[in-house]
Amino acid sequence: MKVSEHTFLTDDKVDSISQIFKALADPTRLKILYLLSQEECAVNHIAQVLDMSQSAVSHQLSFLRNIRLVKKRREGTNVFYSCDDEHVVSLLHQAINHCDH
Amino acid sequence: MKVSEHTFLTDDKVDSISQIFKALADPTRLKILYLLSQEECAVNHIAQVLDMSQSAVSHQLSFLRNIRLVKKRREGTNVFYSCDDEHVVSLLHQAINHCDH
DNA sequence: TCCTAATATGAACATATGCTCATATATAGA
DNA sequence: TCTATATATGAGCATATGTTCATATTAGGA
Repeated sequence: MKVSEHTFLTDDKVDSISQIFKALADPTRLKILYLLSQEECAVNHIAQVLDMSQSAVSHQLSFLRNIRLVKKRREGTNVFYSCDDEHVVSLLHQAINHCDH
Repeated sequence: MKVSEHTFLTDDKVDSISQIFKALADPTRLKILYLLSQEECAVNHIAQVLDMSQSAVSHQLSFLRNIRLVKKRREGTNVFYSCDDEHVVSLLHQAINHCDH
């Protein structure tokens, strides 16, 4: 195939796609997203379930919210996070199925 | 949901899933995999098309081959690489479609 | 065998990443 | 308003990552 005949991805597209995969590439974020795909969770609950510090969880949630993979909802002093991108959840579940087979 | 009621992923599963996503998380590897999803390519060809050094391409191909996302086939002095995991190619194409919409 | 082309690889380096620690902010209740 | 609880955030640090540079390896042709 000649160079001129290739289908290319624009740099912008490559960046946004790799950003999505980067979010899923870290074991901690993977666990958080998998947890949030099952239920809406408060920050401390995530920290307890995943045996992580509150700070580390908060930082990662902030990361995930910046790229709009999760959203938050405040209720009193608690902040509940949940998945905000069903397509990415679908990618995650497919990858899990892939590893199961 | 109580901690005891969650569905958990084993550490091994988390690691192998995040490994797949890590492969797709770097713009360079993303471009390489996308290119290889279109056609089998020799190393130098990839380097020219993506405007990268031969060494950088070779290192990334080595990375991708270690986790069995690509395979190689020698023909004289050329080594042709191609995708070796259709499921991961599918994940990539889905992510591309996601970004298109 | 000698030379050239294609590819592979180890070391070094600069940057990115994810965590901890300390502290700030926000909300509810007394 | 004062305190306690939950969450957010900035700085610093150790590790991981991706590239370059130099060089090794492999295969074909003269």
